[in-house]
Amino acid sequence: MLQVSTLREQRTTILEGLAKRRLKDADSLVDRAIELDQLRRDTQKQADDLKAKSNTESKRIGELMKAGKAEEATALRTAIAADKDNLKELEESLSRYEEELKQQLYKIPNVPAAKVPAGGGADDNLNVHQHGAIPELTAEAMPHWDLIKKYDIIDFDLGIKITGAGFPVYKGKGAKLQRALISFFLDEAEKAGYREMMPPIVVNEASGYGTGQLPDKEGQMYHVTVDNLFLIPTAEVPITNLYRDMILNEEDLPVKNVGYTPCFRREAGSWGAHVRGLNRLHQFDKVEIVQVCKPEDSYRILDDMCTHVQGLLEKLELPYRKLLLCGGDMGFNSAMTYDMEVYAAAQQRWLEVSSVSNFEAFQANRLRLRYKNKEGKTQLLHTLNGSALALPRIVAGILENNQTPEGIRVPKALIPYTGFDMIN
RNA sequence: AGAGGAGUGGCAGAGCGGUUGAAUGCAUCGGUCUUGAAAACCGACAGCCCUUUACGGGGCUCGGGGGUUCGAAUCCCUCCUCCUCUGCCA
Repeated sequence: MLQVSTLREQRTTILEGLAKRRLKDADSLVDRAIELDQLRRDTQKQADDLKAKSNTESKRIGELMKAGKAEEATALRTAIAADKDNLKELEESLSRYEEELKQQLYKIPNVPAAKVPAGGGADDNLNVHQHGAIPELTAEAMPHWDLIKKYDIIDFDLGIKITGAGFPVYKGKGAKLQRALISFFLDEAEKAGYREMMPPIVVNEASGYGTGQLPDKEGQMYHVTVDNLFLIPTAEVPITNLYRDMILNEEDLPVKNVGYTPCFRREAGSWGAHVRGLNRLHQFDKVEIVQVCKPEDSYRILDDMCTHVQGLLEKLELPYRKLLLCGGDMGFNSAMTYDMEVYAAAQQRWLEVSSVSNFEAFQANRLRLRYKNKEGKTQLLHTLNGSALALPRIVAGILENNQTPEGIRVPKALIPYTGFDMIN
């Protein structure tokens, strides 16, 4: 969430930024927050003054009691009683304003960075980089949902039987391929200086709020109601929340973490023909990179993270393009996002395999994640994350692009991990 | 899951209704002394909110929330977490 102080001090700049998201009613959203903040401050001032008065008088009563002047103490005690009701009222409206302000701030998305193009949807994204040749497939080429049956490596029907749609069972070389990709991604991240973390895959409510899945995207997460826990939609949630409520030392920055977790998404209402097979699942595997850094470093680090992800795609010999998302296509929390898309030659479609984002201080503000700068002042940090990478669509790309009459060719970089060079 | 015990500043650890936002020790930072270092000595050292051009002033926070009281770290309720014993289990 944005800081109210920023809203107050840079109202115009923020509104100009939000306009790039094609956000309706941005000015009334922002102005209401500023108004609530003003009410909050006025009320707090009044409450504080009244408390200061009552504190002084209470101390005075203590002194009188010590001095044995019981009568004077009793008189003063009676005099205070009237203020109590006032104070109670003030405190009630203060907490009401605080709550309303928080709710209001939850509704305002992050402000897109200067470089982010304006736009309402995918058509306005900028293709900033493209790499690798689009494979020419023969007429017999199949989309991955047929290939997985042909080679019996991923089974949707078995998944339906034991769980439901969107929970595939990986079999034999299909299972091994998953493991190989996970290990490959983790090893590459480690080489790039990331520290591996293996977090819980269910989180509490506070974590959901910390990274912004709650209260907004509640319906997207599986909810374990008896214990009020949530299955994570991405490792971003547990790994970023590791740093909730922390004041880090400057020498510990930047924090670079990588983690593999399964991810769970309900994807309510978002199914259709274009999400066949591995294109969209309820459970999938992903390796995520997360960084926490000083504000002045975050855009350089965003580029570093993209370079890392692009390196992975190149090692896997997958043709990809890199998009700079426009305001309207970016996530709620992000200030700038690059998407990486792999070309799946049989579907003849680009599939999003990674999303790398700089959240600036938007998450850190909710998380109260700060550091002490050289002047000794505590300051919000910046958080970033990116998929490096999500497995299913990578698998779709490999299967479709590398199909040959003899079988599916495993990319060279992966063979040490799979132990085989062909799926047949 | 049941019974008992405990949660205080970066750490350790006092306080158990009245100038205590918190003694003391350690750690850290700055200074004096020293050729330098150590020791010794002096000083600083929680976060958040409001207010002030600034100096400063006020408020809140002793695991979270609520209550009693003129006044709560201290009493009561509730939740969370940790420890010990019993149970269960990979």
